[in-house]
Amino acid sequence: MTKTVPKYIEIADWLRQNIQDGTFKTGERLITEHSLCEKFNISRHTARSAIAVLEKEDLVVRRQGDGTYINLDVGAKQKNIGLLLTDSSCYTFPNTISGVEEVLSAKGHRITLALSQNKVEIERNQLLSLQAANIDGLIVEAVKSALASPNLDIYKDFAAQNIPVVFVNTYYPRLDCNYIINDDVEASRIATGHLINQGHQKIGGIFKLDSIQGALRYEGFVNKLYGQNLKLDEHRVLWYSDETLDYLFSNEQFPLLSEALSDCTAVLCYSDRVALKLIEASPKLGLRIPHDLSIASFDDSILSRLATPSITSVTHPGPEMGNLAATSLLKMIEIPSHKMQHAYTPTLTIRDSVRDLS
Amino acid sequence: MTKTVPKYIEIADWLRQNIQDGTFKTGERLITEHSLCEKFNISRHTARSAIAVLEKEDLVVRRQGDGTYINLDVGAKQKNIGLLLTDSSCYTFPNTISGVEEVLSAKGHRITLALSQNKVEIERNQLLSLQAANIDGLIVEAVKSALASPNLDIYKDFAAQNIPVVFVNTYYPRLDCNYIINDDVEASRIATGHLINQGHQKIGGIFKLDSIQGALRYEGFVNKLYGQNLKLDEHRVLWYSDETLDYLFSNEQFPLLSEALSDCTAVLCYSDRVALKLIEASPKLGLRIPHDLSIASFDDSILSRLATPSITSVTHPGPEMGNLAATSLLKMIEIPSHKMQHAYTPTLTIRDSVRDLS
DNA sequence: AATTATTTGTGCGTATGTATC
DNA sequence: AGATACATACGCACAAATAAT
Repeated sequence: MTKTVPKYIEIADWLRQNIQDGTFKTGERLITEHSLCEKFNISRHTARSAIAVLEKEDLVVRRQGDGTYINLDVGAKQKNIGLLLTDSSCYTFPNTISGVEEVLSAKGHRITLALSQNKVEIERNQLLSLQAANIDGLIVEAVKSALASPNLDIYKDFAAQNIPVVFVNTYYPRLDCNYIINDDVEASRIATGHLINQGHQKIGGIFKLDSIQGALRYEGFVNKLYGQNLKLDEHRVLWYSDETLDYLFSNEQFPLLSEALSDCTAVLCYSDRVALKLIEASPKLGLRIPHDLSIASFDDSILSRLATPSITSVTHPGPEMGNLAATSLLKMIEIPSHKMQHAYTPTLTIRDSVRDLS
Repeated sequence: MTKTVPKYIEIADWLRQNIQDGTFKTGERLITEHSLCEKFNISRHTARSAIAVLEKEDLVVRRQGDGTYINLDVGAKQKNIGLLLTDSSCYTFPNTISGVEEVLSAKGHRITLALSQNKVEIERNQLLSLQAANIDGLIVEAVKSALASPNLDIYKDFAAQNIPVVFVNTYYPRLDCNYIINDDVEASRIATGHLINQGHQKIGGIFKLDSIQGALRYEGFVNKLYGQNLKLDEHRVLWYSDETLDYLFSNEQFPLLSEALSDCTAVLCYSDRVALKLIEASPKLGLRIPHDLSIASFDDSILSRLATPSITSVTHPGPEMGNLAATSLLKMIEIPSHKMQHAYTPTLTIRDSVRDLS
C-alpha cells in the first residue's frame, strides 16, 4: 500500500528539511556529494540526483571545483502575487493597486496584474493564465458577484493547491472565502438615515443588480426605511448593470427614469458615477439638484468632490483595503490556516447634494 | 585552444535545432532515448542528459512509459512583461494600464506591475526586482526625467541582455531609447496659442521642473510667446516638483504665488491637477476664474471636465499610448532590431476657464 | 482483462575531466 | 602542485507507466 518514494527524493527531502531548519546555514556549503554517499550508503549518481532536485528548486547553487552552496534567499524568496481587478476606469482601481503594491514591494514581492473587465469569461481566462504564471497568492475583485459564477471551480482549485485567495471590494457569497470589503449594508443605512434625518420621506434608489454590493446596499436601504416606519415604493427603485448603465440614462429610457424620480424628494445612488450621471441628466429631467431632488451616493471619490453640486457620499477605505488584503495574503502564505474576513465601517461625507427639508 | 563542448550539450543543440527548424513537429514525439544512443553512438546516460537540458528549457515534456514530446508552445510562449509606472494617483495611470493590459492579455502574456513613486531609489529597486523576475520586456515611465538618472546603468543592462524597453509618457533624453510620448512642445504651443488668440498677452506659467515634460512644455510656451512677438517675463513663471507642489500653494508661499499671478491675465498650468489647485486657491487670491485670470492646462482629464469652471486642456492619447507601447514591445521581442520613437500630436479641448479678451 | 513491447525513471559501479582552493 | 569537489561519460539492471495487441 505504501507508495515507494525514490531514494533521491527522500534524500532531497532530508536536505531541504535541514536547509529550512537552519541546520545547514544559508550561504554555507552543503554537505559534499561524496559525504552524502557515505552517510546514506548510496551511489554518487543518486546523491547527484537528490541535489539536482534542490538545484531546480533554486534552493542551492553548484559550483564546480568548489562545492554546493545554499542559496541566500531561502524562505525570503520573492513571491509572485496575482492581482485580478475588474475595471481600470473605476476610481477605486488606483487606490487598490497602490495599497497592494505598497505592502508587497516593501517586502520584495512582485505583482502579476490582470483585468477581468467585469466579465466572467475574461475572468476565467485570466484565472487560468494566473495559474500558469505560478502565483503564490491571489488578490481578486469578484465579477458580477450577485450572480452565479461559472468560475468557482477555479477558485476551488486554488484552495486545493494551497494557494491563498483574498477578495477585495466584493466576494462570492456562495464561496467560503477570505474577503475585505466595506460594510455595504451599514453604508447604505448611514446614507439613507441621513436623507431621512434631513426630512426626506419619498426616497428612491438606483442600484446595480449584478454586484453583491448592489444587493447589500439595497438591503441597507430597505432596512433603514422600514426601521423608520417609512414605506418602500418599488416604483422608485431602478436597477442597472455595467452593460445597461448608459441605457438607463438614454433617451429611450427617459420616461422610466423621469417617472421613477418625479415622485421622490431624494435618491440614493449606487455610486458616485451614477450620481454624477444623474446630475448631468438633471436639466433634461427638469430637476434642480438639490432643490427639487437630493442625492446621496457611495465611494466619496474625486467625482463627489468635484461635481456641481458636490455630492454627499459614504466613504470607502481606499488604499487601506489593498493594504490589508496584501498583508493578510502574506500571512496566509506563511500560515495556511490563517483566515481573514473583514468589513470596514464607513462614515458619511456631507456635501451639497442633499437639501434639508426639515 | 578550441574549448571542448560536452557531448550532451552538442546533442541538446542538435535536438533544439531540429525542433526549431520544424524537422520535429510540435506536439509530436521526440526521437526516443534508445534511438538517440544508436544514432550518435552514445550511452543512454548522455542521451538523457541532453534531453534534460531541453526539458529544463521547457522545450520538451517527458512522459514515463510513453515518450518525450515537443512542447506545443514553442515561440508562442507566454511572455512576462514588466510595467513600471510612477504614480498611481496620476489620472493617466488607469489609462496606461488598461491600454497595455488590453494588448498583452489578448495574446496571453502577463504583466508584472511595479510602481516607482517617482523616486529614483525606488525605481532602482523595482528595476532590480523586475530583472530578477525574468521579464521578457519592459514598459516604463521615466522618473524625474529632466534630471540626471543614477539608474541608466540598469537600463543599459536590459539592452545588453536583449530585453527590449519602451518608455511611455516620458523618457530619459540621455538614453538612446524607445519611447511613446505626447508631443509636449506642440501641446504647449497649442495651449499658449489659444491664450494669445483670445487676446491674452501677459501670460504666466506653472511648470514641473524635474520632468522632461515640464521642460518641453516650457519650451513650447516660450517658443510660442516669442513667435508671436510677446515677451516672457520670468517673474510670471513658477516651477515645482512632486515634493513641492503642495508647498507652492501653501500659506507660506502665498505671497510668491500672488505676486506672480497678479500681473497676468492668463496662466498655463503644467497639468489639470495644478490647474485645479489654482482654481481652488483662487478665492484666497482674490481672483475669479476666468474673469480675472484665465487658465489652460494639459491632459484633458476628468478633473478638467468636472472642475468649476471646467478647464480648457490639451488632450492626452489615453489608453492608446499604452496600447501602442505594448504592441511595439511585442514586435521588439520578435524582431530585436525593431525601434519605436513616436510622439502623438495633441489637440485642444476648449472649456470655460479661458476668457475671451478680444 | 491480461500480456507484451516500448519508453522513461531510478539506481549502482566505475572512470576520467575540469575547475577551484 | 596537489587535494578536493563537481562535471561528464560509459555500462548495466530493474521499476514503473503507457499503449497496443
